[in-house]
Amino acid sequence: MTPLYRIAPAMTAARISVLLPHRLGLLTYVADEPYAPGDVVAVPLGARTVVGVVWDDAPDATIDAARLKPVKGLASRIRLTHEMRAFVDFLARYTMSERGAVLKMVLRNGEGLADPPPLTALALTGTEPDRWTPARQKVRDALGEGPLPRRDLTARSGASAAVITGLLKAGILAEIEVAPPPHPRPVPEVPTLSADQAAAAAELTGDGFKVTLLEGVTGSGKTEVYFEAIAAALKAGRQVLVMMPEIALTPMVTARLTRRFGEVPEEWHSERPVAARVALWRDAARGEAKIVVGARSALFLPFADLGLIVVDEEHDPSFKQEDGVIYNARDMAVARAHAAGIPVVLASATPSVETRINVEQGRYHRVLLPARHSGTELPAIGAVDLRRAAPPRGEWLSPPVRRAVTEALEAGEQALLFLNRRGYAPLTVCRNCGHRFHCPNCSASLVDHRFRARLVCHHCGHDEPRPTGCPACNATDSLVPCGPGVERVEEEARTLWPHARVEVLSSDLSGGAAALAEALGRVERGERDIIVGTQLVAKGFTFPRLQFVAVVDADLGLENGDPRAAERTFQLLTQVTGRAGRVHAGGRALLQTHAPDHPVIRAMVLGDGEAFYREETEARRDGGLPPFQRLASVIVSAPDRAEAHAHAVALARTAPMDGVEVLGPAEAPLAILRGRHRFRLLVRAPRTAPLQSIMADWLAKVPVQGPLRRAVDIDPQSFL
DNA sequence: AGCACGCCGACT
DNA sequence: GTCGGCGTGCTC
Repeated sequence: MTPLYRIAPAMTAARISVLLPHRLGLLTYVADEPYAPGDVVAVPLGARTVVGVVWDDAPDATIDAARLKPVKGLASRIRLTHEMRAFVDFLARYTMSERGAVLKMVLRNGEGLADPPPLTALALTGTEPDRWTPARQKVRDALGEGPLPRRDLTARSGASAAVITGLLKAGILAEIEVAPPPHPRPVPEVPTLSADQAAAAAELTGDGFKVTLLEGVTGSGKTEVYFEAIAAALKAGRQVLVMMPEIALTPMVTARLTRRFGEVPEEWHSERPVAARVALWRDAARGEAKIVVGARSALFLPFADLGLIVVDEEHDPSFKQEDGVIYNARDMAVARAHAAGIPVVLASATPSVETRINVEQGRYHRVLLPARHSGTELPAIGAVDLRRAAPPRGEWLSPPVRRAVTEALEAGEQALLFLNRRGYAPLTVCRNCGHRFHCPNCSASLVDHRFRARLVCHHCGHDEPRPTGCPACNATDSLVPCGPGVERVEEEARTLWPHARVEVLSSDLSGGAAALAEALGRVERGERDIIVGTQLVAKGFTFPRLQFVAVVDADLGLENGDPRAAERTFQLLTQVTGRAGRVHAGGRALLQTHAPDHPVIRAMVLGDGEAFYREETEARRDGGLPPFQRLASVIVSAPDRAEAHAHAVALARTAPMDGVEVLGPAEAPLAILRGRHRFRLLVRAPRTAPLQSIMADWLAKVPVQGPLRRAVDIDPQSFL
């Protein structure tokens, strides 16, 4: 970026604090001009010049003046608001990470700090050419109504780029700077809200900070309701951030927002090209991007005047960032709204237990949308006891599910076979010697991806060709796939219903996002009869002809014993069964299970979500689990197992007492990840304990050195 | 984060 | 004899 250095006159040099966007954090500089917190400045660092942000901290007066270097100058017209700085400070303190590391996330795509390139257009200068060739005439005619940007001129005149370059060179055309075109006038689609919805919408906004859980079953019209809150913020001239758990869901919300507000919202996620992200970053900072739909990293955009945050599917586990600075984007959205003094809406059909308890304890408001807006009923859900109605050996669909699919197909409806497992089989075993295929870097089985003919680790991405013989005993034809993945269910579906058109919807579909969008399109247009899908299909999509959903393994996820597993499974099952009968009445679902008496399965079959939340709340209270008590985990990792273990044990020995419990160390849920051995300590503290400062004191007593690494996870997702 | 300095293996 | 691997250390 080009720095806009100010030439500083010589005067008394004051000390200022500058936060640098990396682990170095806060450094002290001298400035001979007044700078204010939030100013983006260029400063010398060693031999280099780097960009930092003037921060609110009082500068360090103890450093020898001779060591201090002067600020080089202002690096951008953009400033970070007080709200943004408070949020960075809060997030760093809360997650126990360096403020510099958090600022780095804010300044990702900070190329947008530079002034935008000026918009230019081509105009006739009045100079006459020797000859108006036909191509030149077309250019002249296209410019009849005034200057045009080069792209538009090429398109409208139909003349080649060479002609235009030639005219420029000859001085017949000139490049002039123009003002950006006015924003298109929004042509909003008048919403038709029910009385319930209108009343609900009125409760979401208000003066200042306010957290509202917007709860309603699939199809109850949550989106329309929070759109009203968005309308209110836009009317006040402020910006709005809508957070989605997954990139795959953004196009749908974007399309609906466009229809409702007549203006295409900006999309922020990692798959957008860098140039688009840089432009959006700048537009957010300049207050020009009015609606931004984004994944969790959108939380770090430097909005000039944020007026509302919406977190859709607030219960979704993908809001948790597990790498680098570990944070839960839903909770940090609440923190950002607090820093900015604005409302935040948490929307879900199946809220997280934490959020429900926050409502019960009066910290959050709740707005409940009771009915399906379209008037159709929720699907009828039944359980298939696999102990009584087992599928044939080596197959996965039980007789009742097969009958239901056949009936759906005969009625011209779509059927969904849901299994939250990618690939063909989760485990491959040699029948001869018992050899199992494990990832060399992680403690996980390699998943057979038959379509690609590879064995893949779902944790680190390691993949290897699928061998024909056993590498351990050299037996041939001895490798047996164990358990089902979507590819295997697909195979079974094609055999059972050879005339049905089958589509697999999985996040690892080859061909990426474009291929996935095409596949979704085929399903939505009714060009497919059977859908075999993972988690991906559970969210957001409406397939008009889908009437029957089978959950191939409803117990998957309940098995690992984590106290949060029941909640996760309840949410996932509710969402995926909710795909049936969204448009036409008569939706139905079957859950294949070995434990039909499990509280989650019972709650599903009886349609009694409230009972589930009651039981789960009590279990959390009794178990001293969040949000009744606070949890944090410390993961110690090293390439050498003994070294990691020794450090974890040393930490446990120095554990603080004052009301704080330290459990472990135990091997982390994934004992080896990317070649590092991991041990985990779990810290539990009363709600009121200053968890972060207690932990900081504790961790400081056991320094890390060498290849050993330590990561702190406040509010971990897994309680194990 | 960069970029320096610094101490041990395979090559022009 | 050098080129170069990345471990440790420093930057206001």
